[in-house]
Amino acid sequence: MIRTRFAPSPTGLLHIGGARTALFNYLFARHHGGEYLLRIEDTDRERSTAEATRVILEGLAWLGLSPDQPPVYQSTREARHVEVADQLLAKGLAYHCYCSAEELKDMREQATREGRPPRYDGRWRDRDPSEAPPGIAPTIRLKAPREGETLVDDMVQGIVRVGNAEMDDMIILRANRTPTYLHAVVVDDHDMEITHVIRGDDHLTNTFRQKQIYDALGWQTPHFGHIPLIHGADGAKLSKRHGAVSVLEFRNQGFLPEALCNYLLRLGWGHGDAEIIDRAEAIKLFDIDGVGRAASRMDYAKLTHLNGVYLRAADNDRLSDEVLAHLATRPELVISDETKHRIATLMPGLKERAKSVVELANSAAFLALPSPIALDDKARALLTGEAKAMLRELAPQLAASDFTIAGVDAVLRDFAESTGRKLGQVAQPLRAALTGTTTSPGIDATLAALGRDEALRRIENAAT
RNA sequence: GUCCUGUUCGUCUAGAGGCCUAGGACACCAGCCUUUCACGUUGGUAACACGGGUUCGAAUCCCGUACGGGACGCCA
Repeated sequence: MIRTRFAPSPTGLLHIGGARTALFNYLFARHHGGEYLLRIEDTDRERSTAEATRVILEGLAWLGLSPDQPPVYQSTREARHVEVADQLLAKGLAYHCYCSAEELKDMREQATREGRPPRYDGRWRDRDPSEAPPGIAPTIRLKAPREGETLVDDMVQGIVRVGNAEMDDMIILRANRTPTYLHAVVVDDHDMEITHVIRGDDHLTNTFRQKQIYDALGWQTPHFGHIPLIHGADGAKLSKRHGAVSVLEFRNQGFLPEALCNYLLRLGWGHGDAEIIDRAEAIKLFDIDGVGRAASRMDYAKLTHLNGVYLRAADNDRLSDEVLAHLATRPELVISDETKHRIATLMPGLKERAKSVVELANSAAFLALPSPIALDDKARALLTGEAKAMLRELAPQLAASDFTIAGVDAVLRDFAESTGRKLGQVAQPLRAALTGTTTSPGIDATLAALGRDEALRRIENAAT
């Protein structure tokens, strides 16, 4: 059975690149009928925070990418990591290194100064343990092969190889007996029976080193797939200055999780001309061979477009709830059962013209405004003396309507025809009076949603 | 610096030697629709990084150049 995992470190936020990695792991597992797991890589106790872990879990849940099993916390597996490192030591495949951090730093600096690659020179590799200086806690380093080459057959990058002379003996256990990332990952992926490791290609060179650990242990390596990174709109590596780094920030900005997933899916992966791909379709179509090798840029315009597509297709009640949550934060609005009803009634028309939940909430806000409502500049310009006179003439006729969409529409058309006006000449001043703006859903639906009493009140306020 | 790696419209991509006078999507421009704004629809601008090969034929294969990206921690 195929098993994949997403393995973020809780030292920052769940950003968009991580979200896509999770998505690809999820889809790959689902497509092949396998399992998708989560491992929190919290071996760096200094920087790992409970808050970051919470954000990761919440972000994944929001995206619909929660793992099939409870998450594995890497920190709880430390005894096992130490055990494996000691095994390697006992077999002579690893050794104690007594270099201090300063010594290593000097070594690197000198190498860089002399134009050589900064690497550990292996000075403790073959020394006798009796030469160990007293009182110094050693690290454990892997005794890596010095000749030949290490080869990785990557599902995305193809066969990649590097000479073993390019790699130094990596530390697998720190002086304080905690495992390093490279070591812990190998042990955990093995123990969790991960068959396919899909991760960002910033890990590609790590893979060679991990391969050396697998080989030393005599373990079979999983299949690797290194997907290209996502860059900001400016082409540079994604960082905090690119704004919405956390996926939860996208939620705050009014993006729908299914839209974000669809967008992320198409970033670095394609399947013919397919663009609108929901979760079920994605599971059906996704496979690792459709993943490209070049880094891609974040494009908010396209994300926004996709969001509009999903917004229009979204359930009205769900959107009404989302809108209410946004409007609740605005003190000038009155949220009553009446306004909730208005929002629910107008939602079909509202969602037709919004591209984000925030935009949707803004366009629905007029429904929760207490009369008299304020008019924006364009609306005020529309309400000329003539327009006001027209509204006064129209009001009694509207009052007599049943205030259904069809009923209101009929009144408006009759009125326009009998007074020799075009529908637009009637609708626009009316819209200004009702909404305080110049845009809204169809004027008939707007009237019907507001209801007779409130509609007439707003018309009267605007016409006098 | 060393190693790994990438390069098709502004952006995301389709393209696995002839189907390519390079397709789709977003964005942009123009028209249509219209009760405003959206939606929709019609059309348009716009790309194979460059140079050499291989081949009857190359966006597709090979080599080089240029420009990017990533990695080189007792971080993950």
